[in-house]
Amino acid sequence: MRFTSNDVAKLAGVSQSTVSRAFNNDTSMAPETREKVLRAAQKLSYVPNSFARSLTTQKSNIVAIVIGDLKNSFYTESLATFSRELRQRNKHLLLFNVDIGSETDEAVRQILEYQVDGIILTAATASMKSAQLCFNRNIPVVTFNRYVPGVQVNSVCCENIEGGKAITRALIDAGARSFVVVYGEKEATTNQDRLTGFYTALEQAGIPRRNARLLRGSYTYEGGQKAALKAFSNGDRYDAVLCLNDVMALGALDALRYQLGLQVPDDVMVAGFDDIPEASRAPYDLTTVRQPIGRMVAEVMEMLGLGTQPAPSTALTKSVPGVLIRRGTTRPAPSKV
Amino acid sequence: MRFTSNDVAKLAGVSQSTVSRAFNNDTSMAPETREKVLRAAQKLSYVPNSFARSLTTQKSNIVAIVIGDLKNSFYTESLATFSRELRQRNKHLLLFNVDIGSETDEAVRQILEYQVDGIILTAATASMKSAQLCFNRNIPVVTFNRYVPGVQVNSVCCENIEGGKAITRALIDAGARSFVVVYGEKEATTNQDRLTGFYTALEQAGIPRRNARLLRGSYTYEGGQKAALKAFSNGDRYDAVLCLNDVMALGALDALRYQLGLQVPDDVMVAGFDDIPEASRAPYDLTTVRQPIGRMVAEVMEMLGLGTQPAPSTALTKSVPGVLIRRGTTRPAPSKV
DNA sequence: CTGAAAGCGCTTACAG
DNA sequence: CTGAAAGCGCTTACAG
Repeated sequence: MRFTSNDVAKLAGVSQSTVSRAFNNDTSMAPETREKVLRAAQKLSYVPNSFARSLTTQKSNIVAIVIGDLKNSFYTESLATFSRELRQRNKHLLLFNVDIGSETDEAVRQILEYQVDGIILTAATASMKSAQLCFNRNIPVVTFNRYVPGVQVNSVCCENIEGGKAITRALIDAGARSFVVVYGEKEATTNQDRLTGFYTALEQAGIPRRNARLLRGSYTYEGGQKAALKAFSNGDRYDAVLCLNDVMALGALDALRYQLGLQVPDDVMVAGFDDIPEASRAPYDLTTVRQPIGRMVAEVMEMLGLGTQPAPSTALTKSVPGVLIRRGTTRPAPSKV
Repeated sequence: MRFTSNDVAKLAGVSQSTVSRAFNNDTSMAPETREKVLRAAQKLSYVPNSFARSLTTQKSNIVAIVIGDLKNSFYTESLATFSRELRQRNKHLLLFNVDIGSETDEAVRQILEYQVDGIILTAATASMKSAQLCFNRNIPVVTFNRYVPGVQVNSVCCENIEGGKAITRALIDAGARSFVVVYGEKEATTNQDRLTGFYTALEQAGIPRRNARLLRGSYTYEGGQKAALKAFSNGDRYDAVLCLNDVMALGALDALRYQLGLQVPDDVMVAGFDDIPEASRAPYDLTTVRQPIGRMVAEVMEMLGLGTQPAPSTALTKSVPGVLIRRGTTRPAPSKV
């Protein structure tokens, strides 16, 4: 029912090694022999067994990716990009979609059973000891859109501090003096850095920290929605709502407009972070910071040794700059005198 | 750097077979021996090599999924659901995100190199001869949200004809007599069936087919947008725009409202198909047909032999009913006398 | 309850 | 240019 290289060898009248060579583009081979082998293989619908190959070659051509939230377009877009880049390099993609932190560790344990060529971690703030474990085994690991303080692991991020500063400055320039900041998870480095940027911009503008109210949005649409409702529904007003990612900003925007009846940007301005596809659509037209997924993914490929250079021997942290995108949810800054 | 069961055996002072048994929950084993082995394994951070295991056991615990459009929440939600269900069954997920039809065949060829326990095809209308090939090799294949006429392959779909009828009737009940239908791809069975439902409902209501204008939307947001613009921008008017999936309906809605300045549902009604998360959000509030992803995925699991029953021996086609969801983009039907 | 040994299907030096 | 053979790291009858 399923044929092996031995069957092909028999049919073609050659040795099994020759069949193997024919399928591995061995150059030192008579073209006629290869032809003969391939014809026989064709006849049997023979496909090489990748497990056997991986067992001998000690490599799998598999890259594993651990991803958290598939409801966030930032991650699905990243996933699509990873998939495309890996395919171009003839690597296969083993996907682990995990919910909570503890599942990440279990996922990594399972990944270790495959001789993967690399691991991309883009989920969970949780225990990264398993990431360290991979690193110790010389399996290239990259955390994407997050890093782990104190752990020697490759990571690729956007310049989140700078991005946080830039988006905050845009709000301040447009006149905002009081803020709601909807954050995702306190422990996420990305979250912390964007918040640092926010506070830095505040300070530089001489705005006291107490002018900012922090609310948790859990990185979800519903979280952003609830946070906005909580902040505004008792009659309190703020000049701007800064959400630390776009998905939460969509939720906040919808809540402010449709549940609270506020005008954006006239009554309140809103900004996000990521520039997911929804952000640029007419109903949202959200001011945000674009994370350059293409460049970030390219950096990951480099760190996995799948780029133009060999894999770096020591753990690296790479930040690529984000781009401020001004749209309709913030008022234009008054032209300076 | 990476230890094998032999290393563990040596350290624990047992045979390699015993190490294997300890990791496979062999019952006929002295608990103390197992303890000893596991301690040794722990010390070496030993993880079994799944390629070697798969080679001997002749099964991989891998299910491959070929997916087309990760920009469509219907598919990302399905993917998340598949991932969860497979994880519960200790199966791993090999992901192939393909763009065009021809890539599906290449993906399937690559999948065959893994002794996968099953293949889920949810991309491309293109040549399914490779699907047939898998089927011939006794690898369970299921096409999800599509079927292939004339080919003996398992498939799970929504009742698309019924769904198309239901959504059309809702539009007709609300007063629609002239239609724009934005379809995805002519060749997609799902598309054809929904269209059949549409025409059937039209006929039953005595509305001539020429009252419907068909435009292609390629299953994308931008496609829906362009189709709506094309239909309405020259001053032509229709009572309703039926998009054969939600993503196109979002694009059409945004175009009608923000680019053409039309009121929905007063000037024109809009309906979709799928009930993706965006459909129920305030800016859209889209009337649609819900595809019950949970049930559909459960059916796929059954067909892969990962459910409660053994895998069916003959190719099956299963349709689960959709649910009409009336929301704000259609006018309420006048109460019947 | 445990060990010795065969075998899964490949790749790759090593000869020739 | 091709073949014989070892070996990758497991599982699993088969003995004992």
